[in-house]
Amino acid sequence: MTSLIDIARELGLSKSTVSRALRGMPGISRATVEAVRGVAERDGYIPSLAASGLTTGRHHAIGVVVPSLRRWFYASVVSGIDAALAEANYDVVLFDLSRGGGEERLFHRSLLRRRVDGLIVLSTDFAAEEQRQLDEVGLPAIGVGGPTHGMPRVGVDDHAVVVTATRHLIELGHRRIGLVGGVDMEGLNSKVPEIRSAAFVDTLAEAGIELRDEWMLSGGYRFGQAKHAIERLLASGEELPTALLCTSDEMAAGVMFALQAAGVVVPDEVSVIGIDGHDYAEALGLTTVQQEPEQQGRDAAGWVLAHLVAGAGDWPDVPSAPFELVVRSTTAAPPPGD
Amino acid sequence: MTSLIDIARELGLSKSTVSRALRGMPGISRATVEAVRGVAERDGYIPSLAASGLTTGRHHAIGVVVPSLRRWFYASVVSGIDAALAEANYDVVLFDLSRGGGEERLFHRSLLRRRVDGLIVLSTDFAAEEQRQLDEVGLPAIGVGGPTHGMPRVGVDDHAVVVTATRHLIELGHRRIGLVGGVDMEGLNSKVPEIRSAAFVDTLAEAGIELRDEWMLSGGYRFGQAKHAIERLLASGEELPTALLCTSDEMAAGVMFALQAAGVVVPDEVSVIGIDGHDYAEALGLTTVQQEPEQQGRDAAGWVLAHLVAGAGDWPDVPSAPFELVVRSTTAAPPPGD
DNA sequence: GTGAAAGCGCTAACAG
DNA sequence: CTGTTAGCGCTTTCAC
Repeated sequence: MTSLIDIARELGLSKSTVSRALRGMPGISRATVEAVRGVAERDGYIPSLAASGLTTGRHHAIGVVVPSLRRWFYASVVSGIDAALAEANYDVVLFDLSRGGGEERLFHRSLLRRRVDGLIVLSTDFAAEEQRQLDEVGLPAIGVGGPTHGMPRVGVDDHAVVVTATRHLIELGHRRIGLVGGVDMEGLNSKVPEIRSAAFVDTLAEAGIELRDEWMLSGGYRFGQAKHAIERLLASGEELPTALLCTSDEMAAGVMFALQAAGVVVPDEVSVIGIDGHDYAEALGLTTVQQEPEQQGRDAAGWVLAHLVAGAGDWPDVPSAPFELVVRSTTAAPPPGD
Repeated sequence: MTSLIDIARELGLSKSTVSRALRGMPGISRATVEAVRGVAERDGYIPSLAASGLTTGRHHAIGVVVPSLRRWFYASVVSGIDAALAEANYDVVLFDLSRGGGEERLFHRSLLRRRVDGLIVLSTDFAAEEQRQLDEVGLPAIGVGGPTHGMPRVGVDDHAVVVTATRHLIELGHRRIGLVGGVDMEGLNSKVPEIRSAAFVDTLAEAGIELRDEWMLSGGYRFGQAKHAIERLLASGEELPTALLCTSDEMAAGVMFALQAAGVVVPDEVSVIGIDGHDYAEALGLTTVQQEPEQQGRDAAGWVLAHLVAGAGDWPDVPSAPFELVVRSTTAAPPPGD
């Protein structure tokens, strides 16, 4: 394991010179720089992050807290984070909350042990005590996705997203609109499901459209649960709505599957709109309100990095997260007479 | 930022005593242990991983290399890894290869910088040069999923898995069997797709069943591509097979969607079987050969951890990864006359 | 341009 | 049971 001192000795230099040469600092002659680099290369020198971290306090890693990696949205965000950090030679240290133990555990792990220089938190609200500890260590922290109490956040305005989706249906002429929403059990403390549901209710009310209890379906943010919810509705013999707003594309896929199986034609008999911009949406020709989780991850990573170079005082601007209605072939005007 | 020495001073002890007390080492009086713990707690003492890593050479982190987090399989494995490591107070440092740059980048990041004590590699074969570097640093490394050249591996026998699936169809009486396979563009250097396709071909040959070119479909391991493949087959006017083996459940879902949309009844007209045991399989009533990626992740993590405590010499046994045919409602005997 | 020295915070012999 | 002494490998003043 070659270290600085090995190189220094071999070249008859001092550690400091070698260190400077390797890091491209000014004030070292061209010749020595090349010599040092040469030997370092030849001997396969690899600097120790632990050692430099110990002296500089910078560990070149960012902690990423995620409710569940198995969710498309979170996986995409993490992917974006990793991509952005890789460019800056930073690593991501992952904390998956989806297993038992949850947050409690989190703080016994290295989150607070000066392993990471910053924190990105996906859709997770910490308890007050945890917040306090976090503040104490003074790590720059930012949230992505659902609102995170007490920190800046990159994420779409979920209310606006749902309003956009709902209005699209209303503008097409629908007045009998159902919701496939519910609570994401793996989403943990995220308030996104509530926000989305509430936005739907508000928008209908605003438009003077009646809300029907039997059309408020719970899909649990899962393909299978959404599918079942529709199957139950179908089996109940209740009247169908002419449009269904699904608060995630994955649920929309389940809904379409169930509808199709029952011979209900989309969009002729019922329109379906999703939210998120999942890969499936395109494959299914699903109308959706699309957001860019990967970009949000990149942006959050960029923010933390910027904060790190700017120093603790300067808070860079939090990037905004755009969304967009993408109209495809699952939404249309309601059947005549409705 | 309280450190060992602060506690030591406050209590009139030495750093070593405090260190031992905190780590519960033998040979420290009950009284001091309690005193030390008390102060540590009160002052919010947090040990520095960098410092202890520097002295012990143990960094309490495992690197995880993943082709793409956005794949259900990989995300599940990582989730399992994280869960197992969390219990041992280890962190996972993530390397997502899905973005440009790929492996090259990997080695410039901290993989080789003594940040991690071990490595778990998901379905990724490194180039020879990278292998060499890896060997050089001497990190215990294990693969999960697809075969990884030069390291032990946790993963199902993909050949056997496909044989099982194919035989299931044959035993039901099918002789006109198609494959939805193809290559996973995000799977990188993994050979799993080839192995699965080859196993299918072999098994049919063995059973003396004719292979039909027009039934060898490419689904790219994606829902959408598999769906399109079926749509094309349907549009081509070719005869349909009586059974389709899909080399992933996600593709099977796409296949079922397309079949259903065209009014082809599963399993009455055509049987569909998947592979993997994705959540969707259950929701769709899909017959599949199920494996447990999360458990595989846990097992791989356990192996690395065991290796770490056992010391470099001892190679713990590599756990085997079971799989199981789960028969649900998408497979049945072929229609009479076939 | 380059070197010497101090120190980051901890652990690990070795003494007592 | 506890203290002393060395480092681990690097960065960073401060000198020269």
